[in-house]
Amino acid sequence: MTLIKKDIALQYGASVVTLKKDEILFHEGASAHYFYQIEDGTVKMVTYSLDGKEFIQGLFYQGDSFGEPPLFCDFPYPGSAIALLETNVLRIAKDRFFELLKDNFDIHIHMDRILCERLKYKNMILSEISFYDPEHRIQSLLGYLKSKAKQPSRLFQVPLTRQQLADMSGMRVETVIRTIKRMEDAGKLQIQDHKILI
Amino acid sequence: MTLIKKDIALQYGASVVTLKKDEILFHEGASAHYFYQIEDGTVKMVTYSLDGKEFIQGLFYQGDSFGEPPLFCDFPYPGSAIALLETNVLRIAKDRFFELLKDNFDIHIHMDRILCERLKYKNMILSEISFYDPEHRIQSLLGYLKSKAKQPSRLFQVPLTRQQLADMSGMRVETVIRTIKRMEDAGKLQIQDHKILI
DNA sequence: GGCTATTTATGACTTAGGTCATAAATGCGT
DNA sequence: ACGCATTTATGACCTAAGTCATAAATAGCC
Repeated sequence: MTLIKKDIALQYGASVVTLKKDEILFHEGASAHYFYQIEDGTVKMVTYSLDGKEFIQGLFYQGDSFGEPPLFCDFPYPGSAIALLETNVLRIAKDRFFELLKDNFDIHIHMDRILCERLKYKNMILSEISFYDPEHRIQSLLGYLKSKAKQPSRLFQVPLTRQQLADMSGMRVETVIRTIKRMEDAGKLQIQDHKILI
Repeated sequence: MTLIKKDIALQYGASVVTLKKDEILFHEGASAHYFYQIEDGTVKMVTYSLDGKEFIQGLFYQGDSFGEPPLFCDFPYPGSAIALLETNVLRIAKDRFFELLKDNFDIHIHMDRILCERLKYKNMILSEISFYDPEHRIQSLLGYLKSKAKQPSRLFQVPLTRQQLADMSGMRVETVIRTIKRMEDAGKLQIQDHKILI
């Protein structure tokens, strides 16, 4: 569910920013001035290695907020936010956002819930990466993605490329491709014209 | 700095629990009923793999709170909390803790800061594990540990075993031992009777 | 102070997954 | 409909780090 309803956001001076596909909203290392929430579209938060490899710290969809940590702490953005497609984000200036939290205990608690869900996700990925082989990692990641979908019971079509799955789970594309193939052979998932169904 | 001062905690019905060395405060999978903050001692939050390997999700020292996420969300503890030595923790019942947050906006914001620092730490570890080799990972982890120390400028003696460093960074003990040896040879750190100085 | 458990240390061996190269299939833009 | 970029796919090879074994040094405990 959406953290901040649009009418409330507007009371605190929110404005809408439109991002083109692949447009960067903020860079790793920049300092934070706004709270962001997605109206429609998709945003990825990524970090890059020294030699240009990408790690996807999170994917954010309609209604999701992101990039809050540097608002609370005095550190720069630990990752860059990039739109995966044309995306509209609601943005609220940092100080107005704090006012809003002060005035709305329920929203404040809801935001804590979001931060805590994110911590849980990272705990999961960390455990997976340090304990398990590619198949187990992919199984867990796909399971997580499916559980977040609106219809987790139905057959779920994974809306991510193998490269993105690799960048979320600390593996190389080739490994993801090969592993998913093997999982299909073993009947653990289906592939329909290259789309993963689970 | 301590999140909740003891007198305030007591106003909200806090009590002190004493843990013996190696005692388990709560198990992975259990449901959460209390907020915890360390009076003195050390607690590790760990997850275990199916074959018994350990991953240290976090280490908590005097003044640190831990185990909040399941209070906000409806999921069980994603890890177990275990005392590394005799430890006293302050505990506050879940509903009283929420009252406390509602009455104290500054504490509430401070807790957000703590959650966000924790997210940043996990982002760091995730990037390290998926991008870099053992030496880089250890360098970053030791750098982080040093930066958290009261005296980050002085020569810092790492208060962790190589096994613990391995369990925090997704490597095997032997790899950590060998890497640290090589780093000593290269002058990147010192070892004095097996203690790591940086 | 002596005994046991833990931690540090090192060598030999194995292997899973990364790297590199190459290509087919698909999708997107005009 | 055509062309270029991206994504999926597959094979060959390589190497870093895991595994296993063994032991010395240290710390914790009656």
